[in-house]
Amino acid sequence: MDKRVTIKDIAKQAGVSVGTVDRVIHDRGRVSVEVKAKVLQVMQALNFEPNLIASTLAFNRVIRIGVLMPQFQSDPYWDLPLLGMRRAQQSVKHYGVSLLEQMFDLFSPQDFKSNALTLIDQKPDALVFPPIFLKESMELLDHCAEMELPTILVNTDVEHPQVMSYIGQDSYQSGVLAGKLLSTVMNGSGRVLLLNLDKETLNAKHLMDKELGLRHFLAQKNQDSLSVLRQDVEDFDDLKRLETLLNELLQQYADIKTVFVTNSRAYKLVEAIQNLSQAHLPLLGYDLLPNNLHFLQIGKIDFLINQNASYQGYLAIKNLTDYFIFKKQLPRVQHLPLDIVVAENAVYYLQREQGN
Amino acid sequence: MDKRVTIKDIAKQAGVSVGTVDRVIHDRGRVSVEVKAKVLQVMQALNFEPNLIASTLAFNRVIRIGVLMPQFQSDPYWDLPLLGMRRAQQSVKHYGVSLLEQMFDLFSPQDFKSNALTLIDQKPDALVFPPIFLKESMELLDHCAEMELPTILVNTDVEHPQVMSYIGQDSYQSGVLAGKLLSTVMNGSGRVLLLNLDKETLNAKHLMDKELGLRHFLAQKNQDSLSVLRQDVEDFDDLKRLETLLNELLQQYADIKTVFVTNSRAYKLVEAIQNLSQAHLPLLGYDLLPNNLHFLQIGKIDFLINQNASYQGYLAIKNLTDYFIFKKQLPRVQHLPLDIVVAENAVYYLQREQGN
DNA sequence: TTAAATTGTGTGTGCGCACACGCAAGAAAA
DNA sequence: TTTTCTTGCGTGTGCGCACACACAATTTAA
Repeated sequence: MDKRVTIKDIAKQAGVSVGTVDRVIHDRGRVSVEVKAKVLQVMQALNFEPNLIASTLAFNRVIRIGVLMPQFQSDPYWDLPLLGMRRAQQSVKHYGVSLLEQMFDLFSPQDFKSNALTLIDQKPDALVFPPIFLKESMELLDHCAEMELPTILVNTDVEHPQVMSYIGQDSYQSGVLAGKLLSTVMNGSGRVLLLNLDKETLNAKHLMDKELGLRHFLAQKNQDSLSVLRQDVEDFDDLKRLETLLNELLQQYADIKTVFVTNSRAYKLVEAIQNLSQAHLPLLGYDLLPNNLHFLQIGKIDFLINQNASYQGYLAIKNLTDYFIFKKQLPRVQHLPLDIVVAENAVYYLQREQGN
Repeated sequence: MDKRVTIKDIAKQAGVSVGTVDRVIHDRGRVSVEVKAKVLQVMQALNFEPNLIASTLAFNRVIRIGVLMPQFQSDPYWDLPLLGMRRAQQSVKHYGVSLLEQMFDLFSPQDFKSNALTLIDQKPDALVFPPIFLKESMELLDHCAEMELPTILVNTDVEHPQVMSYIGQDSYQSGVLAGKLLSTVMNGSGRVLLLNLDKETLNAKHLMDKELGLRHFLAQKNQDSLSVLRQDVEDFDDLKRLETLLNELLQQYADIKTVFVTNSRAYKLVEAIQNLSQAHLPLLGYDLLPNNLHFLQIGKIDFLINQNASYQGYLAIKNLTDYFIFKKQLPRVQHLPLDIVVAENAVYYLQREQGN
């Protein structure tokens, strides 16, 4: 009954040829104003919706998305977004979407920079990357602006006119949420030990934002009796030192009641204090890494906030497909849910991370 | 570089015509065994993947999905899956997917039955419905089996050979999760008041499962000091009665510390006890209805478990598209995440419910 | 032995759209 | 005035595949 309207129908109804209709649709000019108006009016009247299937088939264009990510399998967290992107690519490859993957050393701004250039040289149609190094990322974005390269950021947002869309969590709010969860197990008073297990913590805006969120929540909840102690640890791979450090802190500050690890490395802390004969210290961390999940299941970690790392990557590719194929406008910011993961609901999120 | 392989390439490489290749792909017969083997071998060698875009365009088939749902805008919860389905239909309509919507009275098995027949008579290609009425649903599934109508269930699962896929939550585990969340605010002892605000509670397997999950969790956590009091309320729209009932229960059982409303109607309880001068009673409910969200924000509800109602509908349609268009096999059970929603992370889930 | 059915293969058309090209008529340049 | 551009339109081809049809070479039935 409701047979779909085609450009042929439009053409017949408007008394012109399909070529003319086509020119109107794509605004290619070479159409008199009267005819153009007529065609547009008919399109309105018949409620024309182009057949995107036919359109992409005829368009027959390949879209190459440049992907600049930390070296695969060098850090368990950073594998997730890349895997998400690959999954997304699989599901939209028949639209002609392909990925140009370029990897850099997670701890080397120089390497980031040089790989960025290599990627740009291949002239992709769009770019996706996490702005891990602020200065180098801004330079890259400037470069993209010159080349009019649409860019999507994942994991961390940065203010730059060239950024078409940011996909990731709201770091500040995730700190707030951490405060909420930790305060439920603190019974009104005590100290939160906030651990930044990262290098260049000072440059990492999202870590700062989490701290801010935490502090604001606790302050608003209970001005005096809830406090935060922050400790940055760059050398997080040295478990011995981590253990010693924690021991010292716990002795020095007897009122430490909970620990907040601000990134995906909560499992490192658990590993470090395995044989610490301390009563259980409630622990909140991030992300569904295998190690984190293991410690969640056996009760060594109490909460994980899921940053949906793999879904971030998935969405980035999906969104670019929407943008190029379906001409959809993308929102400047897409905040993903802050999933509260406990032992009792972890399995479903894990499935989603892997399946989508 | 990696130009896609087409049936033309296969044909040339195998020394046959495209028609023959086509016959091999679709197993339409009329091909000698030798030629068939040759073609298959070439397809393997060239790693042929059919262009689904071209395929669906040429196939030019419409897929009509029958949707049997409770009357739109009669219950805030049941609008969600339908809205999800409509959103999904929008995003796959260019594959020729359309919905045949048929609505029934949420509280009338007869109406369910008659509308089911009306829908079946229109000969849809597939069917989606929530088996709210067990007996009538089984009959409907028998009917579907005769007509070889693939069927997807949402919201509640039912054992029947004709069910291709169930999309929804794991009710038992959601009860377990409720137990976990409530026990964190109970300090080791006390009673959970479990409220079934529904008609025909006895028939509703998912409500039973939630209770079971809750009881098992509490028993395993603390044999003696945590208990459950269950109360079924069919007349949940009478706020006065609800208030009286709750008053009585609280007087009778002084150790009631938390309340667990097993479906989306937690807001009714809050409305009923608005002016009850009782200290705050921690409350856990389900689903992101506007009223629930409001009470969550102002602290009258402590936790909501999101059953992803709208996403259930969305997935149902998406999955059927995958099944018909992309020939994907569907898993028998797709459990959606049990999202823990608190005031601090509600906004993201709400966005997703509306966006998707 | 001849007619009819079956098997194996190739050719052609269309799905709806994008885009290149052709061609007329008028406008601008020579 | 003749020559070149420009504007305004129509026609044709192809994207990759699905499917109907044509037709020869068999095989089976009459």
